[in-house]
Amino acid sequence: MKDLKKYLTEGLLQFTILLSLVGVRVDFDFYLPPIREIIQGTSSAYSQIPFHSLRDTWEGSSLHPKSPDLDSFFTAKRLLEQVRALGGTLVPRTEVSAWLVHADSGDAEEGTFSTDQTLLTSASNEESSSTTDSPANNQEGPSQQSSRSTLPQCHASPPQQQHIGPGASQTSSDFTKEGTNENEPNATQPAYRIPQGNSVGELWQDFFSLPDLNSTLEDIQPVSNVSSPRNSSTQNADDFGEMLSRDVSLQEVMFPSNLSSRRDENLAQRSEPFSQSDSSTSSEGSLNPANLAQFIQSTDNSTRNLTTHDLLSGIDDNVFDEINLMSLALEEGFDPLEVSQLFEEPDSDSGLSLNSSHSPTSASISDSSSVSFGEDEGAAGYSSDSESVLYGGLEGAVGSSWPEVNKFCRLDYEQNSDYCDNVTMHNVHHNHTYNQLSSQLEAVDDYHYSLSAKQGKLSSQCVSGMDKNLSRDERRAKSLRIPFSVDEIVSMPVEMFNNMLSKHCLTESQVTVIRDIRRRGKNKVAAQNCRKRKLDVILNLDDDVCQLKARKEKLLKERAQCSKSTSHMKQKLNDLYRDVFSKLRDEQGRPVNPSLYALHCNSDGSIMVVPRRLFKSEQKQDMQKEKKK
DNA sequence: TCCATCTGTCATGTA
DNA sequence: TATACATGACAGATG
Repeated sequence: MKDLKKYLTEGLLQFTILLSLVGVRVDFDFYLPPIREIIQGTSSAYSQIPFHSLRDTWEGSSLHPKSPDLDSFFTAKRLLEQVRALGGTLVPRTEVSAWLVHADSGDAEEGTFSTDQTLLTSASNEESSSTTDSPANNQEGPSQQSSRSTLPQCHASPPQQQHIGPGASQTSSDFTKEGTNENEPNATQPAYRIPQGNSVGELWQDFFSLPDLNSTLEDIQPVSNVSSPRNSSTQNADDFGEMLSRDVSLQEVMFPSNLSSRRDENLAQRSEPFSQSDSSTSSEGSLNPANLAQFIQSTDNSTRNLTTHDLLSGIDDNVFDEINLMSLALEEGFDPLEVSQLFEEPDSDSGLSLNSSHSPTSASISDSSSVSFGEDEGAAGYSSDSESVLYGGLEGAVGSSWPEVNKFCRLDYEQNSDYCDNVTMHNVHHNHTYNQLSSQLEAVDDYHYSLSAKQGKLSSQCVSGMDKNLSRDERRAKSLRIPFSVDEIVSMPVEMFNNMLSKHCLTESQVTVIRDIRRRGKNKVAAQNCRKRKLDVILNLDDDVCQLKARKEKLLKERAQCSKSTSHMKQKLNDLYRDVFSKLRDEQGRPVNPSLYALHCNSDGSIMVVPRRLFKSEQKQDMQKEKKK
């Protein structure tokens, strides 16, 4: 059974892509029921809707999604190839888009847009949840084989129109009736094959009462946010229901601004064929082979009612762009904002070009700034659309805006959270609240608003002084519309700086100016630091001089004190010497002449009176000995 | 007007 | 080799 669903989902997906590539529209609503059940797991095993009981009362319920009758379904599916042969087969593209929306929702949790994976995952979920399912599980063997044998034919065999049988409008009748139900907003809903015995409102109520539906809605929400600004989780059910019931196209999802108008167009486009089919169909609309063939026939007939112009009008060039974008999303991840920006500014080559045109939104806000401040585009001239994304549509103060820059800046900031804060602050500063509408200011996040207030001083300076207060580099940056502030350019790490230069399609002059700004800014800071260090050195040397002078004064005082003490000691020694000789007497009792004799202190402390003559000779010998040494 | 100082910038060297 | 940094020298601005 798993393989069967795998073939089913893969086949349908590939077939959808193929048909889209050739510009053929396919009404997948006719094939959505099993797919949706696979995606959302609303099989009888998953859903709490009394599916089994309804099978007996609902026409067409004979074909359970797990029924071996699916073999016939695949046989009929092969007939889908004929749609391609019909060429003009067209059903509202919104149906296909709605299916893609569901696929996205199922995969939103994984953050990828691999529709194949989504379908397969959902199929596996259903597989796991269908262990207690109907007896169809016991019969999956034959149908599985048949599906395997049938699907390759779907891809390989050419369309055979003769397989299309009459009475194809039966299921379309169901479709139309359900689509026109007042409890059901539009025609996407009928793909669920709501039994006639129950009102649509009750069924939807039961559907939303499913406990597992909550998780599904959680997964869907990111997608719904794209198409609707509402974010409240309490509205998940409403959003989901609206998503299912609303006529949502892929392009509408990508371009919410066009949603209402495009939806109206699609509704008007679809109402015509369905109303026609309604008059000629019965209430029986099950997925048995005959009815499926009738489906195709009905689809073919209904779409043939449209003129070629009508058909091709919906399959404009954007279809291929959408397909490319879808494939891009499947491969590299998907950012609706980026895609929308790519579409909003198809003529913006770099986003930084002097002659680059801007989106109407940006232009309008730029106009507002120009009205307020004349020619000045903003204080610093570095504002980019990064603010418009980060702050919910608030445009920068600068008159020019660069969505491309915005796109890349946002990625950069996401990659580097630390620097992001810094840059964000700069961006808030250069966002210049004076250039924002009051209503926009009210919508600003408190955090960013506080940061903006912190930059108020600089902003006010920019407001008052405008270009006169700008430095040369700032003026250069502004003149070349460089979407970065001088501070950002200078303080940005070299790695991020190089990434910035590489990610943006900057002109050579812009790169040159940016590098000059960075070099001069670095050197300016270096010069400031150098002078500061030099001044510190000078101040330190002054301190050293003062300290050395003080020490010199102190040493002079100490030397004077020592000299004074030495003189005092000499004086006392002379007095003592004279006193000693005055009391000395020779052998005859006569006073000793101090000029002929001298006092000599021995090493043992004894004192001897030695004739000066001998004393001098001993002193000479000692002097000679010391000299010899 | 001259002069001292500040500041930015360039050129060059170093790590 | 590229980059950051340090520093001398120069020029313009300023008080």
